[in-house]
Amino acid sequence: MSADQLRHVLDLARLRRVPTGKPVFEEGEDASHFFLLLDGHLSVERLNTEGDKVISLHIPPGQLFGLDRALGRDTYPASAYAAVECIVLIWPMSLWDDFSTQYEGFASEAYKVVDQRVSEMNNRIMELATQHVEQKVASAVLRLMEQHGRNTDTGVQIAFRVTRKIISEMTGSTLHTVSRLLSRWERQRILRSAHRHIHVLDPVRLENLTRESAADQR
Amino acid sequence: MSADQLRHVLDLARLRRVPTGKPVFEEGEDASHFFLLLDGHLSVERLNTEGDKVISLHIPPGQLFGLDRALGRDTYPASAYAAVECIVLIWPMSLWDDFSTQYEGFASEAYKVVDQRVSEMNNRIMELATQHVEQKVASAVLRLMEQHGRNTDTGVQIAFRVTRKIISEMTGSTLHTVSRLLSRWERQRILRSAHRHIHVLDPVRLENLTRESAADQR
DNA sequence: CGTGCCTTTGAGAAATATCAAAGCCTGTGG
DNA sequence: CCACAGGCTTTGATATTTCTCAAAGGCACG
Repeated sequence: MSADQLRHVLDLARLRRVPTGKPVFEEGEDASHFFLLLDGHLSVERLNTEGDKVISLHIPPGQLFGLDRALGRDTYPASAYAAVECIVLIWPMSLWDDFSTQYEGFASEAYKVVDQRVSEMNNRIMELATQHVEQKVASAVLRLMEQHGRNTDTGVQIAFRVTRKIISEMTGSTLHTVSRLLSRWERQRILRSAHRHIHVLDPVRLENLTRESAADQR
Repeated sequence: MSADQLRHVLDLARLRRVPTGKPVFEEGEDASHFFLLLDGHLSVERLNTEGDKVISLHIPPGQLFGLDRALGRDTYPASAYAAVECIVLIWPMSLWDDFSTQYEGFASEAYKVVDQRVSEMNNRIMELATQHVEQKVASAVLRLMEQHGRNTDTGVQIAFRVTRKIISEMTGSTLHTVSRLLSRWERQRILRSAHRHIHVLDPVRLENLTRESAADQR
């Protein structure tokens, strides 16, 4: 896209600040806009019929989201909450067709984002179906680290607050089990966790926990 | 689409018979074609790094599939096997763009299929994350019934052979547990299962099992 | 008409949830 | 600036679910 084209697209966007914990949109709402996350991190969540919250995925800055109309949906299938204070660009859905036809590559870029999300969902299904809780928790922490990590001199820190409860909602387990696992990993110097922040010290060992079925406990 | 257009599209397709158990395409292969399932039922499967098979979904007749290039993928992300003898229409991917531009609504129909699949994956993630094994198995049988059922005078029969192992691969459990559950449900006249076929007698009670956490056993 | 899956069922083991209680942060409001 | 309330965390004890191991019988297909 040329600089001119880009300016044109940006001129049509509205900018919005979303405070931590507030929704950008909620499940079931009319899918009237699509978005770009300029800064911050989003948590995408759904409620099942029992009312249990399940975290579908997290979105890192720089990504388009709320593209559901591109798949022919009228409403958002999940809610998006700000995991930290966020800055989002907002376009009305009516501009979607204009952008798609005017800018070569716009639609295909958007569909690539969709593909990424679909792939990630597929991976989660595999994990949820085949892994034990310990492995799922390790996978979840690793995914947060990869997608939302900031490098520090001692390891990688996840860029937003992550409670035991959040991890249990990502893995379909309980905060108690997660707490026990994290405590153990902290004792083993695989990670550090304080002030609701998680700091991965040894990604390789965490990666191993993703595979091993049962081994050196303690 | 007009009759003429339809004829044109069909003229460009190749017809193929796929015997039970054989693949239409396999995970990782070049996504060179897209397909329409004219008759039969497909099982879409993936292998995780450990080599465990996981059944992602089943495809009923009448649906487009192998649309991964529409999301910008070069390879198929999963394998599709014939659950019974299948008849498929095959088009080379190169025709995708022609069809999309020539036939208003072709692309949007295809994306609706993608959306359906994404929704189904989302539901499975919710189920896998929050439900107990009994509930997951009930959900799996119910989904097979809804998507692949044939009405009979006593209930609904699933249109292809379903072993305990297959259900365990759909739910991430073991064939032993599935066997115990199906035996119980058979005793309770919720379903019948013989010759590797499952016949649901009482969908309502099965639906209830989807929600209840623990109750009248035996 | 046998061989190889598929199924059933029991017994015991293991993983994880549930229940319970106490201490700790953190952010709030006085 | 301090005290407090509510959510977060840790940890133990116990309960429950589900898996694993084992063995036997059945059925289907070649």
